[in-house]
Amino acid sequence: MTQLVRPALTSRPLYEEVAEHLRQRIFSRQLAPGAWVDESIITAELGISRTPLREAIKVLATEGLMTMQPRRGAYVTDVSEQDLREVFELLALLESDAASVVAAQNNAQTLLALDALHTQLLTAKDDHEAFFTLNEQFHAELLKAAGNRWRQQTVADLRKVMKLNRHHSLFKTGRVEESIKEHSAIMAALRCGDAPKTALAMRHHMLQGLEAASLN
Amino acid sequence: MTQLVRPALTSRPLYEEVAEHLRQRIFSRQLAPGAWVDESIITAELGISRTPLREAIKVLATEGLMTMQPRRGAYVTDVSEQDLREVFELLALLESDAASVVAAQNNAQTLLALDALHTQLLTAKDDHEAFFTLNEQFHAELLKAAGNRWRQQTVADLRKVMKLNRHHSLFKTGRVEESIKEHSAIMAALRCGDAPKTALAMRHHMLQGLEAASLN
DNA sequence: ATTTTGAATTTTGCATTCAAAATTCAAAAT
DNA sequence: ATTTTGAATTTTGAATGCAAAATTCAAAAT
Repeated sequence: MTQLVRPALTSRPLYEEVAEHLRQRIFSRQLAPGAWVDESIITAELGISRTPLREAIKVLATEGLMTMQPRRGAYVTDVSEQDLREVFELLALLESDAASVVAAQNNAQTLLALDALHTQLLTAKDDHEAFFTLNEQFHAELLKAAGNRWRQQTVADLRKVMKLNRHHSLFKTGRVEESIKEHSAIMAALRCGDAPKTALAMRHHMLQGLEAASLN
Repeated sequence: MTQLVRPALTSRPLYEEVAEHLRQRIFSRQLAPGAWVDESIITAELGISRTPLREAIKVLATEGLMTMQPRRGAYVTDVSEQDLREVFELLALLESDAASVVAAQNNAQTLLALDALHTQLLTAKDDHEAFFTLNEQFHAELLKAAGNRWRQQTVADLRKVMKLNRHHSLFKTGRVEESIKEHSAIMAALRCGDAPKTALAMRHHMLQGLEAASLN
């Protein structure tokens, strides 16, 4: 059905494309948490053999998106309430630290880029899809500016796990407005170059996200 | 040569055993950073086919221990000075936070377990091998007590990367004594149940480790 | 002497094949 | 009617096969 179209100049390995495809299917809930990953169906749909699919599954399992059961195949990870709390708590720690680093840098370029995204965020508040993407971009930009590639990777992985949760924060009514206010507070603290204040604002933002996600 | 011996009741998947075997070879420097991973040699030595080896390589690459170059195979990750700084900085953040959580818990059982390891550490100071293992156990125990499985996994992965560095802290002369003093400070702060003090002691310990590892 | 070329070899990426384990399902026993 | 058994089917884990890309290396050209 979906049938991967590969460019003639084979850009990147097939297993990576399959991994990306599976991530999409997981986040779009076409592959729901707890679902068994049927290798024969997926290979048939994509028109590939099991080898690259199995390699992709190993990658996703190491990322935490899938869980493997020996001799019983792979399942989309079902994130428990406990897991969700732990992931948010960790993200709060990592991202608030990143935010404080960026505040301390007080780099005009960085602030400009973040401000641009923040402004777009304000205008996109009625388009949930766009808001969601811009929000991700804002956090990614800030992480990038903080400049520790291992933190970037870790946060990226944890955010993927966070996205597995069905009660995703930003789907809640009223949450978008709250989220915007929190982002504004982060921007304000950043502009002051006040590292502790920025860290606190980011921590507050993340923990509010958890609350919105868990108290359904 | 090494030829994996598999129990009749095949406990766990072959690719996992191969991944573990490769980690050992990496940490023992039999596979040095930057080294190309020769699939035919390894499969011959282990008496297996390329399929499980390639799956194991994907796992290690996702963990950061190997780096894949399309159409050119896998290489043992060569950790730069910059990477090492970043990994230590991140570990300092994660482990000091974990330490403060444990201090706040003020759990008698946990303190007892940590104290036991600490005492062993004091007696093992001349046996580098034993000291190294006990040190790992101490940090692992503390992380476990802090109780966030995502943090545990993240720290475990980062510590693997840290171990890739050839100038490993604990190999330095005098570092063992310093390390013991720092551990004592951590234990003292833990016993007081003083979370900020414990966090600071742990942060200091980790950053000293970085210094020992990077300056020559 | 150094650089260039291209055929032989090696290595990678992916498909296919195969044995063993797990699951299903219908018939037999309680 | 429910449980047990076991043969047929499906699924997993791993080996093997094969085409395309990369590398090597020696001969030819500068």
